Amino acid sequence: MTADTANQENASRDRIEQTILSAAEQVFSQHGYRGASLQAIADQAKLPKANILYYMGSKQALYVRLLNRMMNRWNAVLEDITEDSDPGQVLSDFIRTKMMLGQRYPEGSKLFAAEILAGAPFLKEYLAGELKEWVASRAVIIRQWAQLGKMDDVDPRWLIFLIWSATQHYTEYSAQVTGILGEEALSEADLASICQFLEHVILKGCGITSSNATSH
Amino acid sequence: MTADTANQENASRDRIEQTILSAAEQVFSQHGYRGASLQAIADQAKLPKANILYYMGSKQALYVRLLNRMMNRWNAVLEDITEDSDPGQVLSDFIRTKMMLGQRYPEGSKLFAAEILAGAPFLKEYLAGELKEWVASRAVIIRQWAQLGKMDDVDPRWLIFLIWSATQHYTEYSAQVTGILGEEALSEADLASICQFLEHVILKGCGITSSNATSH
DNA sequence: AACATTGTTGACCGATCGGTCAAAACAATC
DNA sequence: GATTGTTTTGACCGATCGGTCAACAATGTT
Repeated sequence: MTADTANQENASRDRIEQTILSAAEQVFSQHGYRGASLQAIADQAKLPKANILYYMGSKQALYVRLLNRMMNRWNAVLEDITEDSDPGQVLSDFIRTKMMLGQRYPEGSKLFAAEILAGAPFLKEYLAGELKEWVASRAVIIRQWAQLGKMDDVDPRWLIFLIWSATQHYTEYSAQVTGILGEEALSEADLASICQFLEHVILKGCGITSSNATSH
Repeated sequence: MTADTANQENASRDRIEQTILSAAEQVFSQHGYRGASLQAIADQAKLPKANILYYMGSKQALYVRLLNRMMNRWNAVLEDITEDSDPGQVLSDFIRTKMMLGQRYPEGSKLFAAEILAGAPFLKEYLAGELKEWVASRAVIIRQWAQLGKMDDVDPRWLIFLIWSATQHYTEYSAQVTGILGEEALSEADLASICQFLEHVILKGCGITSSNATSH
């Protein structure tokens, strides 16, 4: 096997795996782990069921792989902030980035939501470990901002949860949102309007005077 | 059959039905419609599977009945407001009531969330009908408040969605929240703190000067 | 006591579940 | 062209799915 053919084969394998992962993400996100069937995933991927198992090993392995892929996409948010950062700028970015991630990976976001709804059987460790530390470390910095008079002295944990929930709502509850708005899907104008609203309310609500809010 | 025995029989029937509904709510809320099995519900209710079907007819009928029961619990919120109402008082009540409902009916709330995640196959009509009209009518009044200078001119729809998402988060994502906080469940102190935070940020963020915020 | 109604439940149905396997198809090396 | 390794896939496995049914208790009603 030459390096060339090896690359070709790996590329082919990757393409098929991506097809399967994409199909599985759709099915799992709609019906959760228990409610999803390998047959439904196979139909979505337009492959025989046995082929799914050949590439992914088992239903559980496929599911865990999807969860990990989604977790990796969420890194690098609020990562490089310090007590010197501008809260308005940082929170503004946070809101826009979270909103963008939800729109970019709607199925992945719903998959995560379904996992949490089920009691997070596969993510308990991650939540109580990595993510807990991440929140705690961000909270320390936000508290420093408050002590420096940059913003109101609100509980940073509730603030983080607020931004998470407010942004995720538009992907995970998209069926409700579009039903109420009477639209097929959220338009670009809607999204811009929502971002602006959330920035306005949350920044102002935290006592942050946005000096240069529109500097993107 | 005397009126007395009729009552007794109906009471017995009701007790069993409530047992089944409660068990089903737990199972459906964790695993969604597809992922829930009648056997799991029967085990939870400590009844033979055939008995579940005797009382409920079918899996779908049981599920729809649970959804309707949950919808009814959500009525009477923001129902009797006018342009003369005090936005601070109304939104404050809205936040507290929503938060309380989520804590009172956690399984029902998760059931609703799972239904929306699946694309709202059983609630599409309700969302695009009743609920859409409800939101639209509330939006009119909130816009009037803004025109009267009682609050900032924010999009009422986004405001309603914000309060929905922020409050529901603590029941539907309870696995994530408790995992991050490192607690078994949210304490009363946590809940009070969260309510206070949400009131502070949302009211202030909407430009509402809470004159008499603590008059409950 | 005889009868009718309602409640209970194990046994069973065809369909589908996640997963295995072997035979065939395919590709690469000698 | 024989050999070796990798994909592909229909057939199949025991278990479980939602749902039916008949036999049987329990409970009025007369």
